[in-house]
Amino acid sequence: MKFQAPKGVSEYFPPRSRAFEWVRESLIAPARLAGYQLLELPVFEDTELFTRGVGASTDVVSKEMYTFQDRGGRSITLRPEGTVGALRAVIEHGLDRKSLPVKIFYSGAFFRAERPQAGRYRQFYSVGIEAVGSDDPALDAEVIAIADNGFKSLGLKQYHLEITSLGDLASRAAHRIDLVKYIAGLKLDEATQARAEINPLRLFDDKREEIRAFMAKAPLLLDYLSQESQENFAAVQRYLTHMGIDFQINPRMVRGLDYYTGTTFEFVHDLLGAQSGIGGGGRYDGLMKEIGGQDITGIGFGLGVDRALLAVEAEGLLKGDEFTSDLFLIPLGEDAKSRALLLAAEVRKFGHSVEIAFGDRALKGAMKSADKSGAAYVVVLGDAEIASATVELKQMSTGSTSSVTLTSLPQALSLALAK
RNA sequence: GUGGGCGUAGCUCAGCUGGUAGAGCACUCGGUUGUGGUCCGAGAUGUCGCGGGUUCGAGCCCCGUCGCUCACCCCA
Repeated sequence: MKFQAPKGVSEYFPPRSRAFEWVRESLIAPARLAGYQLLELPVFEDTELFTRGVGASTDVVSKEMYTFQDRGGRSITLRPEGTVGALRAVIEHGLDRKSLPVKIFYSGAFFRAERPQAGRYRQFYSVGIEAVGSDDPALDAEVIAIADNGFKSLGLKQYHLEITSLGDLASRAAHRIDLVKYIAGLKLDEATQARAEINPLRLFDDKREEIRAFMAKAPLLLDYLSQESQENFAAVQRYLTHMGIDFQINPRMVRGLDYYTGTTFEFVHDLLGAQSGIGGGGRYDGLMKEIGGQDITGIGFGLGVDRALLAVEAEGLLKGDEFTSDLFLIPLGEDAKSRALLLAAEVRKFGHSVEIAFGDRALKGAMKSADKSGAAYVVVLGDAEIASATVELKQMSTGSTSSVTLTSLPQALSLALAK
């Protein structure tokens, strides 16, 4: 029996796992610098949390959730997104009873039972932030800036930011009436018809030419925004411009989660395939209340770590980021091997990475491993070295060596590496 | 859930109109005694995704099945 990973999961192993780590940390760093703090969350929650929070009519909830019964007969679901679980924790632990806004970030795996494809996985990784308890449009702008900083810090260039406003409840209700009226004039197949009934905005996202052409003249939600929503959206744009963040307004942008209101945004990469969204988010006015909390608003985003890595690779930003050790120790003989274990520990105390040649291989073979490991320096430890308490510190790139006493090896390595 | 493409050594792939498998890279060992990268030599490695069928004979043909992949849908 040959085991395989479950269908559609993303896995990272050396050497690419190193790039994955780097991408994830880079996306989180700007949030830390802006005062967001870690919220470590469970990957599964009460199923009802998602059906209520994300919305039962969404595709995510209606057909993409990993749901199962636990041993107590409770219905459990692997989290398909991060916001709802984060807010649940905020409410449950009373984080919103302190000074507002609550600012938290999270990172981890999410699950959706979709058909996998390039950039779309059944288990994927996201980092996200949520700021709860303030409706200041400057906060909207800062949240967007944090996401943008993350992408920029990776060196990404070929992406763009799309924003829109979904307005408040009254704005959306007024628009929906006219949009439904307009759509009634189009003959739709059954599936599309059903989709339109659940959320007519979805048609804006249809990729079929005839539907796109038809929707090009459909009434836009942006034209129905209330005075307050308009002013709010204008302010967000002003702040973004002020910070030098490029964006384009996409009045046809559609998000798949029901809870979004007001400012909504998406980062789209130009070199990825069909799954080009590398991050997105928005404001959610009614969500806290919907899942049992105070009636306060919040805003957040989720950034796709898997997709950001694909984007980084597509832009060719990963050259020469291989893992290498500082020192490779080659013991010759049993006595040397025991000493090498201690010596390695000594050198590691100085913060240097040290590998040991295992397996009693011939020196030549061990040197080859040292070479392949990419180690900067090599030390051979044999009877002669032990007797004299002196080793040759060899720099692999040049082949040059220098004599170093065993006791001063850590310091000598520090000096050599600092050059 | 729907459609297209593909499944041969660890990786990338070749295998002509059917005659039971190969290359490159990687890997291991060696090229005189304890110093790598080049070069040379030797070696190990595959139920040719799986199951049926046609055939004297199938990696090559047919059917089924599983898997991977890309796209639709949807989204990170």
